Amino acid sequence: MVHAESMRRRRLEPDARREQILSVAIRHFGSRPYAEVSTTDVARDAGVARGLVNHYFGTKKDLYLEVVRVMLTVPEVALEQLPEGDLPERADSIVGYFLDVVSRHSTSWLAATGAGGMAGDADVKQVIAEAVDVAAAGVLRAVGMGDDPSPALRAMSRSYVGLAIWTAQEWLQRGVLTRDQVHALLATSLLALVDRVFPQAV
Amino acid sequence: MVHAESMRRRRLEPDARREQILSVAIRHFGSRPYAEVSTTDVARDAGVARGLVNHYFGTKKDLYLEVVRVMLTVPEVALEQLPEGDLPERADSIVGYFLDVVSRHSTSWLAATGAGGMAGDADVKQVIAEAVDVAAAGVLRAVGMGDDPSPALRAMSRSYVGLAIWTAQEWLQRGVLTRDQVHALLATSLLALVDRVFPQAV
DNA sequence: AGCACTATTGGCGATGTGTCAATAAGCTCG
DNA sequence: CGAGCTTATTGACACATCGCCAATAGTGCT
Repeated sequence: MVHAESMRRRRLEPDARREQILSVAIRHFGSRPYAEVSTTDVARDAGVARGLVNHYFGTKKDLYLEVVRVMLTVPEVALEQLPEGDLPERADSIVGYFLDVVSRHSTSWLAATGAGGMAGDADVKQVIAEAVDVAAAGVLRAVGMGDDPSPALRAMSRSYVGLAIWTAQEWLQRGVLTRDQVHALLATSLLALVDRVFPQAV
Repeated sequence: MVHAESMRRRRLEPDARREQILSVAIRHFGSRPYAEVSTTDVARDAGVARGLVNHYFGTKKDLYLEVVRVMLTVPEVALEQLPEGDLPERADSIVGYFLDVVSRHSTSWLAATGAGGMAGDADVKQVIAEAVDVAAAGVLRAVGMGDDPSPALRAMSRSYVGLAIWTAQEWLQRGVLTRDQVHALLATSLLALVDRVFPQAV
């Protein structure tokens, strides 16, 4: 008997209930792919009727979008304090910061980018794209090119973020690269881009 | 009346029928995400009972895997003739070759690498990973490091392939970068990696 | 023409999803 | 403290899709 006390209905504040269901959904979507998670699973684990999930989140995909949004929003906090120093130092520290965050929340981050790194659905793509945009802007600021960047420059920065995501996945999932190797790869790539490619797209 | 002649059943060789259904499936999965394609759609467009699709391909996901496999296999042909010249020249030509292939089959290639909305499925990942491995090996050969590469080196090469895929998607889907800019980004990135990062992982 | 082989069909059962009227939990007010 | 009201929550209905399998009917062969 899993839910001894919930034999009887319990009425929660909408915000509380919503957040509770969301946390359960995060756990489920974080541990297996979208198609293998049913709203029934989420509802059961939340001790709630399935209809309530739809009531709070609309469709299943909407719930999933909310989950991905949360998973991707965690890392992007506190990118604010930019370190001082010359370019190589700043590149180093932003890469280090990225790897820290990513390895700390590795499971959820992998789920979000893995499900999203290859998104097929338009809405999912949109959510990922927004997170990538934020990260790309952060990179440009970190390397001192963040003042009114051209569309082309932002696009190139997004490409670099793609490299970072891809490499971090490679690192965390396959485990053949060491952290130092990953760090070196990302840092020198960034420096090369800033030196020789970004200037072409002022 | 769409299928005037197929009002009556027609019996085909298993291979022919299989390929016909597969081509229809490619068209469908190439134009919209996985979840929005039903086996009923495919069967109807192929002028065939839905059960036959399962008979030839098993489950819907199996059919999808077959489709992705085909889409990804197209580009990887004819990577054989490696150009002569010094390193920058060879890097240039492999990048150019990649962009040629990718832009020629842009729609199907985008669908395949975008992975059609199958969020994080293990089997789909596997298929993509194999294609990436092949491409990564090609890159290493092109830059003259293809003889018995270490696991770490292959991992780094996969990272570069990730950058290439990501950047090509950025190029083809958003259209803010020019081909020359993409080419420059990928070529100089590759050179930087070969110069300063790959040597660390002999 | 009749027969055998098998490609092909059509429907059954199971699973999942979105919706909506009905229900009851918990607060407020007399 | 009980009645009533608000609304969080339920349960079931309708619909779509999928995998499966026995029945059916092309098609070549004797």
